[in-house]
Amino acid sequence: MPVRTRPTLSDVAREAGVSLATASRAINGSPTRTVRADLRERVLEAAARLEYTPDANAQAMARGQTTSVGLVVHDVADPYFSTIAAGVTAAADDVGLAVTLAETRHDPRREVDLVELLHRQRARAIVLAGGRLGGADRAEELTRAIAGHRRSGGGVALIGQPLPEVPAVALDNSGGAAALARALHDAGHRRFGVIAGPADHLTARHRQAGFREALAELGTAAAPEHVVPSEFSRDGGYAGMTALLPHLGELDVVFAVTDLMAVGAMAAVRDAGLTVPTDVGVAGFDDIPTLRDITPGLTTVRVPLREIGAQALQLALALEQEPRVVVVRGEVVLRDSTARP
Amino acid sequence: MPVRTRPTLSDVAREAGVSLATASRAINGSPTRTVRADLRERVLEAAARLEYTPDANAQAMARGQTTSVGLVVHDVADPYFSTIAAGVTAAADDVGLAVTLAETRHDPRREVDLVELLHRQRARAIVLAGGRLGGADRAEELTRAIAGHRRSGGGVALIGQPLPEVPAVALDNSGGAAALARALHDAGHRRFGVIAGPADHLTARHRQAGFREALAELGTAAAPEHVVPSEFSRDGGYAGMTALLPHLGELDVVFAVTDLMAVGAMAAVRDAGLTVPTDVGVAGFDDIPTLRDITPGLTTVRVPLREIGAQALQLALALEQEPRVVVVRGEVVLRDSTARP
DNA sequence: CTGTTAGCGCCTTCAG
DNA sequence: CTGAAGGCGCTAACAG
Repeated sequence: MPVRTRPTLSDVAREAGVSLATASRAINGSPTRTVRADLRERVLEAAARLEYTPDANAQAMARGQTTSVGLVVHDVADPYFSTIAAGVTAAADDVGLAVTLAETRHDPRREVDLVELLHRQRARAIVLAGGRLGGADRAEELTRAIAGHRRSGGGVALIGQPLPEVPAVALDNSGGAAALARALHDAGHRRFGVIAGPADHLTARHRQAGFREALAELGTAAAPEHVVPSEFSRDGGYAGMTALLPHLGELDVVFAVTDLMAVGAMAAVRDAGLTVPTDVGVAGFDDIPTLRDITPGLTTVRVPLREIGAQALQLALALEQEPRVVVVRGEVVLRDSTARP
Repeated sequence: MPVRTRPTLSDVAREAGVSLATASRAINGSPTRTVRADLRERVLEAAARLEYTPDANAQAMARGQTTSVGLVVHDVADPYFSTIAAGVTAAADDVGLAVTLAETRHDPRREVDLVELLHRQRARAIVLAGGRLGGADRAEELTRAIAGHRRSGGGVALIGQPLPEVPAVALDNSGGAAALARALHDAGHRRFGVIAGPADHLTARHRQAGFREALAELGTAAAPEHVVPSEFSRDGGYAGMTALLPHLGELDVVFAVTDLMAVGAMAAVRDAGLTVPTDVGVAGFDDIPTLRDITPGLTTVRVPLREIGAQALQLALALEQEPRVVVVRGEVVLRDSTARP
């Protein structure tokens, strides 16, 4: 099939026997002007006959405004991010905007690049999900990129760790982890291990720090050898638990800083021929919907990821507002994975 | 902070004391022309000083080609789709394209609308994941929308069920389900139930049909009362298994047409105070990565979703090619959920 | 190698 | 209520 050249609005206008301006007003109803019914009819028919479709790019250019928003995540395949993405997409759809999805693949440099890419596309707003990685350099570059986008009228919102002066939906990671620690303590557990995630990952850091500080206040601090770093993934959880296996006799519960890691940790326990929670309890963080049916049920901190995504988009679009930070608190969910033997 | 007006390429040109064209060539290197080093240097410096960023929309318009592709899924929060999305995004990124994500929310009408939306945005290619729903009307509308996009030079590829004349990565749903049936038969199971999904859902239909046909060939057809329709979700699986509970004594294994449904089905078994696989075996389809660690391990048909997403994008971008259909076969994975008691 | 000049497709004042 | 004309920011012939 030959690539026919697309019909343009002038083609439609000519076909309908009206001017370009009238055709434009008929098809995309101007805010102020109105078109006589019969003319509008003619235009619409002509457009249908020609199979005309407006060019969103040209419209964006003429109007000086696009109809899309950007979403930056580390990895869509991770249920944490895909749930957030669902929230952002739904909220965007509600206001007639399309979502451009970009993945950092856990590379902080790409995060900056993607913000710039999205800025180039003149996204109306950019939502950055996913914990900031990298050191101060990256944070500064990111701040600059964000500032550039905002200065020229684009909105931005962060999910997770806030950054100075930028609207954000912040998870109370340390508070949630602390609440989890207290709940486990209330349930009678006393000896804790932690699979802590990467040292340079802020979310991981806040979660493990909040957990350990709460323990300290309760007078049952986790021993240093019971706190192991790991990758921020299922496999990281598996490896972390494997490292803790020799100490299992000294532990009641191991806290992995994400559900995905906790699942990996549970697999490691099973592969060692042991049982959760009989030999050791396991707790996670996030309450990923897809994982709510695993057995034993995973004790965790529920985070309303979908709502967070939706709210972040709204924050990002509220251009006039002052930078605003909404803090979302998680809710401890005790399940069988930490039942006392 | 005031919304400063964005610097344009002419601002940069003026600042650098060169012509618009030179600035353009210096910044976005023209394929044919080249710019003297010192001039290019001046331009780049001016651009940096002004914090100039090219406007992707304007470039798209001038070049007559955008740098984005569209992806249509039912629901990104569903791990099936998020894994596909990861594949599409990675492949797009490799060739420097951005992905616009659109969700049908399981509404076939929206599917058509989204194709049109993406066409309006002049997406270089559109990947449609997710089984076609709805009847012949919708299929026809969709075919028309797709044809419109292709006629004007855009690529399209489907994932799942093919449509006549459209490139596709087709899952061999019925073949995979048949292989599963044979594998379960080989393992000694004889009495099967099926949680079949929605009647109008093609993927679900092919999977259950393939499964049942293979059983028939093996001489052990599933009784009609052991085949229950359901929603295409975790809750659908739960409800389906609940409906089968009264018949559990007559069944060795229940096949749910997706892993997510299988997980719901397993939860229903547990909630009834029974055990998988002792009281009944459960099998799914997809081999969702996030669910690979559940216990008992879920017997399923592995589908390389990520690769499928990547390949679909490549098919969609290969505009010159003949309509081509790639069939991907699943691989049966037997795990403990169907271990014989 | 550089500059000038048309558009790309559409919206939007501004006249009529 | 309609039409003509300018411009959005950039690229790509076309001259110089």
